[in-house]
Amino acid sequence: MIEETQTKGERTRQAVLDAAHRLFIGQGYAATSMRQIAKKAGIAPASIYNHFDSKDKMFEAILLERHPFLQIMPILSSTQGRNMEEFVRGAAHTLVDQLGHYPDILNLMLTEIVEFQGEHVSLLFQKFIPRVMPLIQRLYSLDGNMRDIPPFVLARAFLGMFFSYYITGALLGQAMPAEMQANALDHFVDIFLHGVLVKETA
Amino acid sequence: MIEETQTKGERTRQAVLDAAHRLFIGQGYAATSMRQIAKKAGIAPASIYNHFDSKDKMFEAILLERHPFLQIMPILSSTQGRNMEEFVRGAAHTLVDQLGHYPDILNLMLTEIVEFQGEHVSLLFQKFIPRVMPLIQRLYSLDGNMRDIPPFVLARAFLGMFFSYYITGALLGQAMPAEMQANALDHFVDIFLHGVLVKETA
DNA sequence: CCTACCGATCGGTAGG
DNA sequence: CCTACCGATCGGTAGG
Repeated sequence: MIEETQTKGERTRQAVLDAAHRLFIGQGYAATSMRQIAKKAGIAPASIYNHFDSKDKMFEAILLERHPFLQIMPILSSTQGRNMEEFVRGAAHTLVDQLGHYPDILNLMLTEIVEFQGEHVSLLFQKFIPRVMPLIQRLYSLDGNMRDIPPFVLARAFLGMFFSYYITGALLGQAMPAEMQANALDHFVDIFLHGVLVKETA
Repeated sequence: MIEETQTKGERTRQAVLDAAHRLFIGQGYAATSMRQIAKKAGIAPASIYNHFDSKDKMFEAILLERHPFLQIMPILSSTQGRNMEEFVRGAAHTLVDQLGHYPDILNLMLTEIVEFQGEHVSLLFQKFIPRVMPLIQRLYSLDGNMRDIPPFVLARAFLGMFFSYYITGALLGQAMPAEMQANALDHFVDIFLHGVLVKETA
């Protein structure tokens, strides 16, 4: 036992959050019942309501405390790299190594888009923007003979590269053996880098 | 009335498919009830089972007959363009103009990934691969001083550019007014083109 | 944090 | 293609 500062109530809350988080990722929001969550968390279904007002509020709490951005951003922050190429290559591989090749990581985000029509987006935006801004600034100020691309667009394209890698991977990964999977990330990174940097040698 | 070749049963089937399609896109699979679908289609709930064995089979039929790829691919096929740049710019704008700026188009695909864990992916792959192959070949054989990128990776990156545009748009679109939205597609296309082509002038 | 339970709604069937 | 209905399960509450 390392940390004992959590109250019992807080530990139970986290157990519920853990259970619900995994179930939402695995099968979506509507298909997950309070009874499934309770069983996985090891308590009675009614006890969940001591910690969350409703299923909806619980989902909102999970978004705010477990959104994939909260895993992605610390990794990006700790990525070394003296110039754009080093940073992007390092970030891409560290992200994929630590988050895994399967797109489950994005599922919570995708569920919010499809099952809630993105209704929490502005809430999340407000919460995350202060943490994202320094990263955008850092990305933009890296050396590398960058073409004339606005900082926000650059950040969006960088993020988009991961999303597209994961989602096309989900679409193809189960249907293809390896010919397209192998080194796909490296190719995506190459295309992004060539797309963003001014070519040094013709 | 243009076409009268459809039987009444077929027309009802299509009405059910239309209703379910729109509901699944708008709120996902599990959150959509057979009663909602029946009401929107104008028939009794039980009557749906004259056309589909189960809710699951109905979703499968919608995937096979209404998957976003079936809208995307004809647009790509009819896009003119003598070289890579013309083709990609034309394809990007025609797609977005005809499909709209909002990512609803991808929702059926995203629902399948999240709520069905991509279990229909290989089925869809089998059905679509014969139509996709010519497009990959065409894309790859376009003029444009292309860098050394395998055809499959090129096609995947091209597709990924749209996905990332739509999904990052869904994430940002509701929270931002215009500063990042304006010309975002053009920037994405530029990055892709620079990323894929050999630079002509330093 | 539990047992017991609520009304509502679910996917699907019987039978015509 | 409908009416009528099935058992099961849903999110949530009462009361302790």
